[in-house]
Order: sequence, then C-alpha cells, then structure tokens
Amino acid sequence: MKGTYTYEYPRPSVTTDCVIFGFDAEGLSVLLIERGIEPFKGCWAFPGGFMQMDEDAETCARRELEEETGLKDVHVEQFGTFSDVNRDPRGRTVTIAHFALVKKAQVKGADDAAQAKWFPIGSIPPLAFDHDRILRVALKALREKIHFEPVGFELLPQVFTMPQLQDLYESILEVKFDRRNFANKMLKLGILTEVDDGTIRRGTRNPIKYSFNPESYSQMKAKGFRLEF
Amino acid sequence: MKGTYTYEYPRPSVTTDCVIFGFDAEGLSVLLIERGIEPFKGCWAFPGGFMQMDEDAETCARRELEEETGLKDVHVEQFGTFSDVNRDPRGRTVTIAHFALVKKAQVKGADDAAQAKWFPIGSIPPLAFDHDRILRVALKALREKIHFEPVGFELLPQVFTMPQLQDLYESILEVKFDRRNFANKMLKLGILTEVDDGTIRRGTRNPIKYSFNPESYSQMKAKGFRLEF
DNA sequence: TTGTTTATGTGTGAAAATTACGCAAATTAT
DNA sequence: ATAATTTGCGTAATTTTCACACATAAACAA
Repeated sequence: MKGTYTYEYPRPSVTTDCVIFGFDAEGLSVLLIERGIEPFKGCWAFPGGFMQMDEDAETCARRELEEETGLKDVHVEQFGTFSDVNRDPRGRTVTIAHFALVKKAQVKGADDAAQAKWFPIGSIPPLAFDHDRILRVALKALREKIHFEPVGFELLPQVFTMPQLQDLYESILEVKFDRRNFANKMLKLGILTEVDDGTIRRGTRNPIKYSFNPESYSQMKAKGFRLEF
Repeated sequence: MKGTYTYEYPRPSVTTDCVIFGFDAEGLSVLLIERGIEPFKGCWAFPGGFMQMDEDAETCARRELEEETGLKDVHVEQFGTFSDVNRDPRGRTVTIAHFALVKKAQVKGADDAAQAKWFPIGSIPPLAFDHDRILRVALKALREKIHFEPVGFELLPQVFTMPQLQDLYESILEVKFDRRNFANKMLKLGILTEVDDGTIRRGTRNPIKYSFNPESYSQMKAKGFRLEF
C-alpha cells in the first residue's frame, strides 16, 4: 500500500471521524479515545482515520469504528464535513464526520480495545483538533434528527421502560416533559410493543416493558410523519 | 500552482458542488451548467470544482459559484458529502455538496456567464456523474431545513406578497395550504413587516407587500422555535 | 363601456390537540 | 410497620388547528 503517489495538484488528506453516542441511567455520553502521540498527545478524540481508495466514507467510518472500539453493526450516519485550512497541524486534512448510536448496555465489555472511555456529555475532557466543534455540530444534528426519526431506539436496550425512553428524550433535547403526556404521545405513535415479562401487575412501581416495533415504524414512515416534542 | 505533489498514500481529489435553487412564478428551479467536455459531455451539472489548499469547502463553493455563474453574496450551506468509489470515471473524487439560495429576480441578468440555465424542478435534464442523487438529497435537505429556518426568504425578492410566499412553501414542500390559515400562521410568527407602498386599499386583488424582518427573527431564534407546516 | 371572472383580505365556530393535574397501587426505603 | 417514591390511568381546561363564506377591487372579455 505504502509507496509514492504523484499528482499535478496538491490534495488534502481525507479522513472520517465518528462521534459515538451512548445512553444509560447517567444520561447521554460519548466514547472517546486518548491520543498517545503528538499532536494533541493526552487529549481525547473521536475514532477515525484515513479513507482508503476502495471504500466510501461510511464504509471507512465503520471500519475505523470497529478497529478502534470493536463496535460493529450499529447505526452510522454522516452529519457534516469539516475542512478548515488549519484544522490539523500536520497538514491539510478534510474530515467527513459521522455519528454512531450504540446500545451502551451491550457494549460495556467491548471497549477493552485500547484506551476508549465513555464521557457524559456534560463532562467532556479537552479534545484534539477541532473535535469540540465537531461534537457541538453532532449534538445539534442528533437533536434535529430526533424530530424526524426515532433515533432514540438505537440508543436503548432492546427492551426498555417508558421512564427510560423519557429520560433519553429529555437528555438529548435538554427539556422536561410531563410523565403522562409523554407516555400518551409515545403510545399514540403506535411504534411501541408491550413486552410481556410475566408480571401482570399494573399501575405500580414496577414499570411496563416495551420494545420498538420496526414494522409499524416503516409503515408509518411510508405515510410521512413528524415526531413532535 | 501546477507541478508535482507526492504522497506516501493515494489521495482522492476533493471538490465542491453547488445546487443552486431559485424561485419565481413558475416554481422552484435549479441553475445548471452544460458540460462541454467528456465525461458526460452534453449532460448538465452543478457548478463546482477542485478545492484549493488555502480555502475551506464553503469558500471553495462560493468561489466556483461566482466563477461559473457570477453569483455572489448568497446563502450557501453544506448539506452532504458524496464519496462513492466510482462516482467519477476519471478517478477517485470526493465532493462536498452545498446548496445556494438565490433571489432569482435579481439574477436574471447575471447568468450571461457561460451556458448556465434554469430548469424547473419537475423538468430536470440528464445530469452528469451522481448529480441526480445529489439533487434528491439537496431537495430533502431543503425541505427539512425549512422547518427550522425561514430559508424561503432567501429565495424571494426583498418585497413579496403573501400568495408568493405561500407558492414558495407549496413548491418546496409539495403540498397545498388553505390561504387564510397559511397567512394567519405566517403573520403570527412575527417575522414579517408590512411594506407601505402607498396604495391603502385592502381586501382586493391588489395584495399587501411584506418584507422579512431579520431582527424579529433573530430574537425569535434565540428563544428556540419551530416553523410548523 | 359594461359585465364577468379572478385574486385577495377578513373572522368565526367546530374539531382536534395539547396541557395540566389528582389519585390509587405497589415497590422501595426508613 | 411506616413513610416516601415510582408508576399507571383518566379527565377537564385550554390552546391550536382547521374548514369555511363573503365583500371588494383588479383583470379580463365582450
């Protein structure tokens, strides 16, 4: 692979980066990797790397994601490209930024790979390059996206409770909802399936379990809709 | 500028493209340029070109826009990056796609530059490269954007009428609204200023003139809002 | 000129959606 | 045991959306 490649005009490097969102009882967080080398040694960064000639951006982002964190088969989506002239001190680099949504519970063991660590969205350490800006844009993209698609379900375990779902929405949108109205709205969407876990008790501290119903959702999507919050 | 530039690893070319939206009584349209050379000779394409080492993507898009169409000082915004391995038969190329919103009325004279031509959104000729896909994504981005920001005002003349504004929204969103409800909603937003053109008559075929009020809008934006349609 | 058609502005009641809120039951904590 | 918390359920009040009719002046047709 390594060799010499010559062009008539100078070309920037092209990389991808991946902002990995996870969610649990502590709220929304992102998975970061500590840089072991200069520049920005000791700072934290999103997993990412150079795009190969035989892969497109999303493929690259998924490859880097797996290589650096072990994560695969997750929701990955491009949200912006960052091309400031001086964003990388080593040379001109353009990065195509993605966000990934992962079910944090099922990942707990997977991040043995390297020095990856989850940081709550409110306690982000110093980031390398322009990654702080990238994070802000990623959050904005996620917040807007949640109005059109139930992205939240990518972040929750397969089976979850209404309070969990509400916490998630409140974390992402940074607002508070009335318990009962939130549940009503969600249920009226018709994309939740009640999971029977044996316990039949109701109206109690033991919450009902739900799972997301992709079939209902795709039907719903075909007709066009908006999630209003 | 031209010379030889050598790298250890191969790099794709990086370009920008610009989907230019305009609007008039005939509806929404895009400004295209006819290709005079292969590949895709005779097809139409968005203005665009190679990113220089001393400019970021938006700067590049604006430069190409002015060079190829004469347009400047317009709304330009990135909406996606296209990186399919075979999207350009001449070699690996990544393009950072933007859309521009222009006041078509004020442009009529500016497109003497080259073989630029407006095409209604419903009558698009064969496009070069993956520009048909790029156009579809651009339209989707515009439709979503209009729910969060009054982008429409970039497309109308400084002074416009309520029916014009409604036509614009109907063209972009491809729906029909009730005249009275649309006007009520728009006026309630508080971002329109009535323009006194001397004529004091009301409730007649002679429509009231409005202009967009950026101050009210930025106040409104600070509080956070959504345009619902 | 005259009559006809079309586009525009205005307001109101009905329907729907949103919001606010109280209570009872079971788990958890003390 | 007792108290506090979490959860589910339902309803009344409010707000927002929606559908709709008419009067006026301009544009058009004769």
